[in-house]
Amino acid sequence: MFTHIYARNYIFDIERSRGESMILLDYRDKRPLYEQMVEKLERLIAGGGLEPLTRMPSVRSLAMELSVNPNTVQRAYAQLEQDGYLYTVSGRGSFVTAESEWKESRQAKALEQWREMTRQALEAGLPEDKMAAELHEIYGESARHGGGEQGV
Amino acid sequence: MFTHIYARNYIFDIERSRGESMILLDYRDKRPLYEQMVEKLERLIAGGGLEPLTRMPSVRSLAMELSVNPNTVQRAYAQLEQDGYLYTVSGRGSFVTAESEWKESRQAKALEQWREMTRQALEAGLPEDKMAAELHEIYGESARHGGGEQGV
DNA sequence: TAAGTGTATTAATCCAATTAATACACTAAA
DNA sequence: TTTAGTGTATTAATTGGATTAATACACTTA
Repeated sequence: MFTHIYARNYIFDIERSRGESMILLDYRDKRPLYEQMVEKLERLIAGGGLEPLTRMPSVRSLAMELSVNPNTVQRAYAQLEQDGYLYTVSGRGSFVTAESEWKESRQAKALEQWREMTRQALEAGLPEDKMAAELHEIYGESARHGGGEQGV
Repeated sequence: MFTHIYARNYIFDIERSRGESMILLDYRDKRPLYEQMVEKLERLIAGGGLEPLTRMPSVRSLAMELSVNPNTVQRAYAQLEQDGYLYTVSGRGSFVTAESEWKESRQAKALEQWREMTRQALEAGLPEDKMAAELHEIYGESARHGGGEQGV
């Protein structure tokens, strides 16, 4: 019934047998470990590096690989689930969600933060026409540098 | 030469003699004291509550009034100076700057943060036309509610 | 010189965030 | 039913940055 899931998970076993890992932590980085993990895994998923429905390594195995406490991995996974990148089935594992799942919540979050900044710009007295020009500038720039792509 | 400054400072002496203070700190507020002070003083200045060139109370006197350490006031003043709301002359005091001074730096800061959020919106895949509509929405809303004002 | 001003340096304090330890609960398969 | 895997909850330990305080220094004016 779930054989395809286990089959997909096989890639992790291969990687691990080679001594490689999905992600690497940087101990010189000041940020907390779980935050680094979230960032790297988000990039991996949003960048298409992991197929939807792929099973993630278990919290214990990834913790072992990275030499951190399982709770640290758990925390990262919880955050990723919160952001819509993963879903979890207790006793079975955590799985990558389809793009449509996380894309929407990512955009909603980005939009809300953007709105807040825009209100502040308004309060600071920045005029609408200037902001419109800035907007077009930023979007236009990306279009010139090989635009059309989206995501990280 | 600087008599007008001392004259203006007189208002603080009057307030203090009445047992009042420019600002009040809230000890239930979780934020640090200096941050509260910065916020309240920013509002006061940006809202026109203090004339340009007005001399602020000395770090020691305001510290005494608010029952905090002088360094705490000093830190708030330093931040306000950083943000362009005050300027300081060693041995003489801290003074409120003209609106033109802080308005510019406030706008520059707001714009930079806004740009960053806009780039993130772009990365998340939000389309330009939607953002343009949102922008107009936010600006239009303020215009409908007695627009034209600016600043806090 | 004295009394006011801001500033720099250093230390004490504290507390929130992070990580770890441990036990619990669910799932699937032998 | 048992075992070995999974995620989860709770509680405690740690620690490091932020905040505040203590103190001494430096500038300005009268």
